[in-house]
Amino acid sequence: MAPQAKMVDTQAQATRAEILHHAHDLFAHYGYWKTNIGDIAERSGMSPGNLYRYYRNKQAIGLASVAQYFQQVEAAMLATLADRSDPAEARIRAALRTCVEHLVVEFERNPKLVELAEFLCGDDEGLKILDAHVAVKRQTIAAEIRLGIQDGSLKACDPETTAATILMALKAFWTPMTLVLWRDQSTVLPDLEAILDLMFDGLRT
Amino acid sequence: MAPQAKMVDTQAQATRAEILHHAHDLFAHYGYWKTNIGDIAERSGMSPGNLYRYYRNKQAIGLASVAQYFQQVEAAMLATLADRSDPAEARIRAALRTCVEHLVVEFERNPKLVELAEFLCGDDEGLKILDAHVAVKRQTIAAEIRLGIQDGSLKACDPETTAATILMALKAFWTPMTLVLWRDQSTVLPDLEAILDLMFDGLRT
DNA sequence: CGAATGAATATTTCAGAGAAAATTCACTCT
DNA sequence: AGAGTGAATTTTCTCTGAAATATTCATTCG
Repeated sequence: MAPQAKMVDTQAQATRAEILHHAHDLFAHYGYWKTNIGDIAERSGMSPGNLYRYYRNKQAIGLASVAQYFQQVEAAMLATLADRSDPAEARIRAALRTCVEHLVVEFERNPKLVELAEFLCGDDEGLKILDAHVAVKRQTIAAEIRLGIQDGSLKACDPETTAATILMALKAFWTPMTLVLWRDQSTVLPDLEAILDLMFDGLRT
Repeated sequence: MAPQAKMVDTQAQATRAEILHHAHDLFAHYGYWKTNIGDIAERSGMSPGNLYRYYRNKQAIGLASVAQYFQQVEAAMLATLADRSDPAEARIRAALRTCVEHLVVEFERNPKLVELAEFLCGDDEGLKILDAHVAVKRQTIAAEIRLGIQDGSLKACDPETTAATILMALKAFWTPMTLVLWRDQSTVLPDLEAILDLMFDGLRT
């Protein structure tokens, strides 16, 4: 019974993933609003009604699409941090650079994804997912700061608070609305570096 | 002829100011979109048509209203900086605090002004005005950094670039769209201080 | 002649009907 | 029973003409 239930679950998981994959393609191509359930169903080789056995509604698909992206970014951050040979500062900077790079590349590749970001910010549940993602980033950075403090390369401070402050100063880099307004995409990464320089160096003599 | 022309100008200026004053009241009260030319004209004691002798169109009135607010903020910054008895760091921090305080207070007092901000960001000319305002802030802060470098309290750096970087890190504090999303208005100022602490102190030992 | 008006014109918004999409559900098939 | 369907139902968009608003302009007024 257990293995059978597991198999069924696995099959359902696969179908969910399949749907999500096609949905993401469509969102990236046509934008969230122009993509309709019928299209997603067709691409996934099923009827619209059947989609609802796998996702509560269209909104849920949109949120799952974003959540999947966030997971990828989180994974990329962790991968960046895996190499402990660099000092804490370099690792933290690399991790933040990875996040921003991901976002910039993604938006450059398919500008229609901005719609997905707008949808996310205009949705209560979406904001919760966003908060959760930021929380993960904060904890990840905090852990690195803790290591830096331990090895003496970073000042004593509350790692969680400091991580939150760093992320706040970089808010403009992951708020899609402001990111879109960035004059010239090519200056995004240098600008990020400038802020990081300032935060690590300090202004005072 | 010259004095007469001057008097005419002065009269026109006064009328313009009068219109702007009423328009700003209405924008704050009813929001930019709900306020109509007829209302502004009535309050200003003239016909709608006559308004166009003083402002090109409604957009121009909206922009003038924002420009006036920016001027006030710039003046408040300069006033804050006038007292040279404090060290450079304290003066810079006070000036930035002044800007953010102004914005927060203004938005708390009349939330409808958010519409004016949205209008500003959705308008080409509006973005230019915004850019100009940021440029003034940058120059103002840069001048103070220069003083700090001279008196030895701040590190040697390019003042203009550094000022630009500081403003970029604080972007979330003057982008109305993000400011509105701030969970709890009461944390805005402490959050600002945290970022400033980080930028002045530095993270590294 | 400059200030001002209000009717004339152009543009924008808005309600409501029809169309399209989202969601549900009774049902089939395996 | 669980996967799936497609027609039925509900909700959301879209389009269109009417109403409201913005803007212009011929004309009046002092």
